[in-house]
Amino acid sequence: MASTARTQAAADKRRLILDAAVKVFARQGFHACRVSDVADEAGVAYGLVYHYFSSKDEILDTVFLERWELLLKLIAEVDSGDAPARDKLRSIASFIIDSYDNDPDVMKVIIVEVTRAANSFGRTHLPKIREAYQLIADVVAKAQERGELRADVTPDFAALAFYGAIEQVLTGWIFALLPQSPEYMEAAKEQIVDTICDGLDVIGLRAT
Amino acid sequence: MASTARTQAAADKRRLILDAAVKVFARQGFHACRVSDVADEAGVAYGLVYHYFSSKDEILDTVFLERWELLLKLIAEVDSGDAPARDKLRSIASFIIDSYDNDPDVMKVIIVEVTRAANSFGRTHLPKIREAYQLIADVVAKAQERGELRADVTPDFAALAFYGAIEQVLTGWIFALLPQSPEYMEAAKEQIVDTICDGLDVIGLRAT
Amino acid sequence: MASTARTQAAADKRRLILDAAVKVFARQGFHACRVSDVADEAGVAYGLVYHYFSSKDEILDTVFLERWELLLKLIAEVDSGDAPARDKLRSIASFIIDSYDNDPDVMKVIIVEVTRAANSFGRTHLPKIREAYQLIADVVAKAQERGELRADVTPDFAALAFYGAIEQVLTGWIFALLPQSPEYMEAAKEQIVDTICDGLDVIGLRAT
Amino acid sequence: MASTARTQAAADKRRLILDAAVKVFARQGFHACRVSDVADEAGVAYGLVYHYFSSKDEILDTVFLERWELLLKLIAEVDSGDAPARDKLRSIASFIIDSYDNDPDVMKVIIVEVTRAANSFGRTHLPKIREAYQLIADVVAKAQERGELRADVTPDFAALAFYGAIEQVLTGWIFALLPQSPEYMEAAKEQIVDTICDGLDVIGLRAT
DNA sequence: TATGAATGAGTTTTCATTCAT
DNA sequence: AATGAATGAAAACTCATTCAT
Repeated sequence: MASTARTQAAADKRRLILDAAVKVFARQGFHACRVSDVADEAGVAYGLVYHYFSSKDEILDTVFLERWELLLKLIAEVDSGDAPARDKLRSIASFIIDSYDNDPDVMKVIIVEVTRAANSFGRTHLPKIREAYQLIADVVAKAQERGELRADVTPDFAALAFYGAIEQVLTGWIFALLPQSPEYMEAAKEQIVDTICDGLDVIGLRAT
Repeated sequence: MASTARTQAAADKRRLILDAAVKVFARQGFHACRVSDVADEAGVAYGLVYHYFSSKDEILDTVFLERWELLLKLIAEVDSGDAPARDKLRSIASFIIDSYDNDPDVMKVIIVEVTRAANSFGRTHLPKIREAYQLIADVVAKAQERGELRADVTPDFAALAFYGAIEQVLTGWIFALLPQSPEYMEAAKEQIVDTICDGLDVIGLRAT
Repeated sequence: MASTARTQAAADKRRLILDAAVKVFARQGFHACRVSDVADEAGVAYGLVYHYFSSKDEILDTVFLERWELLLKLIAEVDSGDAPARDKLRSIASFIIDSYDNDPDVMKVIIVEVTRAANSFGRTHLPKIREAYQLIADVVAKAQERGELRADVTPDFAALAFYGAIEQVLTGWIFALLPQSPEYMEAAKEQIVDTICDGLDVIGLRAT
Repeated sequence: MASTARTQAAADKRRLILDAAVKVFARQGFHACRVSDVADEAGVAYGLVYHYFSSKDEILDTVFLERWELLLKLIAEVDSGDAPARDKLRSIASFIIDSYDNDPDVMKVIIVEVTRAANSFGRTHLPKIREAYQLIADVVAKAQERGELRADVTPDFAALAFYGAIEQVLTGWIFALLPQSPEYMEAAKEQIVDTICDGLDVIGLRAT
């Protein structure tokens, strides 16, 4: 009991630091902030940060991996289902956009400091990032086999374009280049899927 | 004459440093390299770098702005023409992809260290980056007015998706996630325009 | 009884930590190890170390003083006896070398971290170290008075040379500069006494 | 010319820092002083120390090696000569004691922070230290072959005892355990050689 | 123009020690 | 007695930038 309580308290403190780090990383950027900023935000001494994490890098690694694993799991689940490709892609886009909606800071940190930081954490976590692309490519490949999607675009390319579109929209929100009303965010899910699946061309519309 | 020659020599030296900086920034990343690395690559003393540039930041600013102005000019020219939207977008995609083909390092630096570095140079140059989005949005808006493109996607969103797709493909090459053969690079231009205009959906194909 | 038992248990724990400290100090060096390394070696939480010792320094102080008192006592006893100077010196050398033989780690720690650490613990314990020199000098002085040893070397110098030779041999073993077989270690006792008393010179031999 | 002058100035500054480091290391001990203490003593900015040395450790390495190479050279020269063993050993003892006389700080640093620091620099420089022992052992071995010195003590042991005696005397001075008058220092050279060669025993005297 | 010596602010990390439980 | 979470002082090292030559 005591041990459990202690363990729980420790886990809570770790989470407290992690949450503070996300806030600070999102606000100031990973490089522009000091470990003491994170500690201050969490209201603890900065030595405690090193009690729970071995380095500043490890904090960001943890933030990224924790959330990215959820994403990978979600995509894998979606992929294994029988839904039409559009629905599958919409589920993935929804998950990511809802993640941003619920906790914009985490997604901002992940995108800005990891998946788009090609010379630092992006390189470190490239294998994990690649996994996501691969899983999305699987969704596309299966749909192509079933004749649901055009087969003249490689699944790899399609996955890149699809995930890229999502990340781009999130970036648009992060930079306030796009409106962030709940309606717009909801519509964006559909628009991304539409853009990727149907394109902008009126010919696509005409065909319907 | 002597003055012109001297000026020319100075310009050459400046260019020498700029080119060296691009190489080093691309190889090591802006933050991971030192001013002396740039000087070494250029074969000059690092004090000289400060004769031509006021700071390390200014070197990257220069690299970015020089090339970005060309891009803005190209898009503006394309926009002012009468070509069909697809051709206009293809011209823009071609210009960027050819830029990468001719000098991958510059584009890598611009994308990785500026346009995707939301917490550092991306923030500084946001207005300039926005200009490009705006110009592309103009292309889309005009095409929508003329009925060439679906009107149910906002021009802003379309511009974001289009430029995002291009950047994503370049990132794919930078990370070796996509093949970089001349044929693939050529095909990519078309595929980006297709994906954005027609989408992946077979309905689009059927309609043709 | 209960109190005694408790006291005994406490003394045992203290000894456990002390022994662990000796091992760790010998292996990693005093400065290169952390208090937690000592605790780990002892199999206790590092907070407990502070229950028995007021500081990391005090652990080393204790290790040193415990053993050094034994040495001082031994030398005083030897000094108070009537044996010939050679026998007295041999007893002292034997005691130290046997100490090393029985527990090399303690002697290594004492020599490396205290008696030869002129800028840290050597300075702190200089008075205690001096006592040993003084007692040895007494042995020499008495022997000189009785005509057993040459009087043209000051007792202080002789004591320094004698103890220095012993420490040097121990250092030779610690660094594996000298062989450590039981025979060699036994012979070393005699050789130290011989070297100091008779010297290397063949004239000394001739005289025998 | 300009280049030579600049090089010379740089060498002077480096020497300035080196001399300051010796002073500070001798006064406070290597571990107890900060790099800024060295810079302050030299009257230069903190960063300049790192312009000339890659680390605090490298400063001490340089101090040690510079002087130790002189010692090795001297012993090698002495060894190659034809003088009697006593004269050779006296030359070596003289060189070291004169070194201390001329610049006590350097020798203090070398002995306290390197040759007797078994767990840090002593370990790093063990090969170099061993070289000195080996060269002295050569002197002894040759003398034993020529019948000048007793052959029942191994050259290795004799070298250890001889160098150990010198270091012990220097330590005696460093700690003010022995008088440091010029006469005493001069006499010490002879006494060390005497003690090692003739020993303390009166039998040795009688034999003369 | 060109050099590289000189400056010093800034940050991560370590770890002895304290203390609540 | 025992635990280990919490604290924060301390110090090495980096590197952009300045400046004398």
